[in-house]
Amino acid sequence: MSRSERLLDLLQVLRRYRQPVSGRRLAEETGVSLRTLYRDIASLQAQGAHIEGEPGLGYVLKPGFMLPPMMFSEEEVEALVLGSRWVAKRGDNRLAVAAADALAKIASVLPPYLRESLDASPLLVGPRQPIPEGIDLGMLRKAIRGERKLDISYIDNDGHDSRRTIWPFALGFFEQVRVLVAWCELRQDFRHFRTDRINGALMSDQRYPRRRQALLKDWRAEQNAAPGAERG
Amino acid sequence: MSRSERLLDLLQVLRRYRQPVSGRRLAEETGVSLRTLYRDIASLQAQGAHIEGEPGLGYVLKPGFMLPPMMFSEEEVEALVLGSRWVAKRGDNRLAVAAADALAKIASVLPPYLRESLDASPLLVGPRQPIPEGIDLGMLRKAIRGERKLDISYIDNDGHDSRRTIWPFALGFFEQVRVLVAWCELRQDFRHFRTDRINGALMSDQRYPRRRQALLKDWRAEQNAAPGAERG
DNA sequence: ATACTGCTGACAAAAATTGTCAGCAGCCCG
DNA sequence: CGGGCTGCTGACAATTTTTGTCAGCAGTAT
Repeated sequence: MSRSERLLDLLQVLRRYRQPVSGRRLAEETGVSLRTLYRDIASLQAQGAHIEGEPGLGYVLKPGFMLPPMMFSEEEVEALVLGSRWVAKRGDNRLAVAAADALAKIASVLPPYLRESLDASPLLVGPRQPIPEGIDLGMLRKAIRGERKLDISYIDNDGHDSRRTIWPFALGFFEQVRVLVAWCELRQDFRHFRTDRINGALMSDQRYPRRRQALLKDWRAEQNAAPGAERG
Repeated sequence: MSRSERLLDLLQVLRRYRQPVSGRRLAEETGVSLRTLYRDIASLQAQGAHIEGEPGLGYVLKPGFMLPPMMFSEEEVEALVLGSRWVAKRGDNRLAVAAADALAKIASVLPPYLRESLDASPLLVGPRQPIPEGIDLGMLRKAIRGERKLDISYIDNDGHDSRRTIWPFALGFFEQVRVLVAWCELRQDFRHFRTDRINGALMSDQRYPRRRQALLKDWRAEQNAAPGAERG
């Protein structure tokens, strides 16, 4: 196995563990001596991987992802850039910043002629009215990732305020509004919550009992079976 | 210079040339023997680069782009995927396919936990009504890239058909309609053409006299100065 | 204090990369 | 047709890089 292959392999191994792993173990898994492993880690760090090592604990790959070298066609790059621009303009603050960052990273390595071609595909987003948000979407995404229960106060269509505990598992982007998709403990059913109507939210330490994936699957099945309107 | 650095360097050199380059020349530019260059080319090809070599001519890097290894944060990956999904649903056929392909490439190298997290951020595009297109957008993009004049027949707001020669330099994406931005020889001014109203188009071999970039800059300046409505 | 851990330097063995030389095949032009 | 380009592959020795072993220093947890 060549050196570069082994480095990618090491990344994969690091990703598998979510907790700190000792260098010794990593060395065994990649089939290499401990000394060489230290050198490999240094190589990856030099290439930009966010690997942290602490004495007495081990190595952790900070959340994120390193893309291996990949080939994209001209149109695929265009699609990526166009999409990122849309997110940069239409996403909530955090995601918009992330999209802009990703865009900058990609643009910095594009050859001039391709960069030109991208400047010629502007995303003309119509009205640039800021979309009001009742709540920080970053926090909602965090709750989704961690599969945490959420206590929210929500204003429904009729203007009534209600408090409920929900199991959030998806965040949707319609044209103008963003919708949090969750299981509602109050109604014992799936509900969609417009994020601009969520007044406040508190993330619980408690993990909800079902897997996010399973919830998503059920919700999708229900969507396809009986596409109904948004209910309170 | 390490081997991997040299390979990236070789890609850059190949990109600079738009015409076939001989291996000998590439070897000189990367400071390596001809034999090693052949080996380097083989390495790049093995990594997925679309490099073609023809006896008697030289090497050409097929249009497209190879991304070097890059680190993205979790939210940056989310932004990329969300954007690609939007393009996959809202773009015209060709671009939609390209977005789906790019998405598949990225997904194939994502670690499982990140892939899950992405499944939890579905893009819920509202009405999935197919947007009617009068003309193949791929062809329009090709004309833009090549800075070619375009003869089109266009139906304006009042339903009147007109033929004109335009210099297309940008393609815009509003919410529901796509707009070709071009210099109109008939009006001697910038005009926007809804793509669903373009009945037919013929790409000319003739290159238009101004640079696309310059047109874009002027158009933007005009946009900012006097944001007016679409005119025929 | 002990046993973990990360991290760095030195040096010889092992492995990969590289250059040189050689030869074969396809394309273009006179 | 031949000659001059080009891409491409094999073999082999020289060179460079990578690797393993040994050693030592520093930080953390128990």
